[in-house]
Amino acid sequence: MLSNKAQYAIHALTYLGERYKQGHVPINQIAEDRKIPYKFLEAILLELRKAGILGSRTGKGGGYYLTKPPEEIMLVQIMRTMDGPIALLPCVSKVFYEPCHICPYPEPACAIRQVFLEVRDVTLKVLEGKSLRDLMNKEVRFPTDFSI
Amino acid sequence: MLSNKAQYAIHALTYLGERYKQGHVPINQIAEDRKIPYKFLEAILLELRKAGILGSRTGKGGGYYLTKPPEEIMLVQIMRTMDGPIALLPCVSKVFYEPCHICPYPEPACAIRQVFLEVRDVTLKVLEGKSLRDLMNKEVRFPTDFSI
DNA sequence: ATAATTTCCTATTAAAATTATAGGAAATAT
DNA sequence: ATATTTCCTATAATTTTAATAGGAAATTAT
Repeated sequence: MLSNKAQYAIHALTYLGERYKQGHVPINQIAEDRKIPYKFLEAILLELRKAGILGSRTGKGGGYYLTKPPEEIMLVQIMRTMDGPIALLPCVSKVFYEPCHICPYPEPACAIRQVFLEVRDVTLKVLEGKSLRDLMNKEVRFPTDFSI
Repeated sequence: MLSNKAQYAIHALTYLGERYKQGHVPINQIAEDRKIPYKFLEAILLELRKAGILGSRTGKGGGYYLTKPPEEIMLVQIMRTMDGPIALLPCVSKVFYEPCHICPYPEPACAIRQVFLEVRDVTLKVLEGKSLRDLMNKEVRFPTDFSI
């Protein structure tokens, strides 16, 4: 299951997505509107910025914003940044590979590994096709967003 | 990621699968051969028995055994018994459904939910097709197993 | 019967991960 | 200067996971 952190991240990012190119959005506004604990959200947004998904500016009128349009921000990246591996076993992870400590079998011969490789493949196939835009509710439009 | 518990369960079950219809296997034998902490394994096997996957007998000559052939024991059931939901969000879980506490959107309209429903569907499609047999390494044969 | 073996069961402890909070430094705008 | 806002590190609280302890109950063998 996704952690709270990852779920909060998704909600904060859709919030910013709905305000894309409308300037900087301060943490407290997101926290209040989406009912996310302020300090926790602060830590989350910081991580998303370090991952290159968000930009920020300090000081009055400052806040966070998406560095790319929602179409170009991929769900897998959000998930990996927040929760780490997508795969169900370390030995089958693309980005966070590790040998399975517990497993007695040599990797290439391991039937368990084969099965979970297959699971990872279909999961990634879906996940890699999903962007922040796909996570945004369609009806939501904001006053200054005349682009559509 | 799978918990240690689920991984241990899989290894214990493949071990029992390799000895299917060869009588009762005591915990200590599995624990030693597969290097699983005895007491932890005990708790795991107990749960698997309560889930109907294993049968047991106490006393001398006792131990655990599969209640069904490996072909009929499904990976999803093992995973759900050990780790709970397959889905990445509670609102999208088949067996462990719960509304998402964090989410502000009404369920039917929620775009996030739609995406993770799709993820769950493809994951389950693969997982539901996998049995314990698929997790067992093909070469493994034991002396008394003349069936092949 | 008795002893040995093995699972059953509940409780508890230990460790790790997750979920948050605190407090002040640094940057920016007015 | 002052107010605002992010940055950053540390730490506290809570929950989950991982593992252990100890004895009861069942079964088998002698």
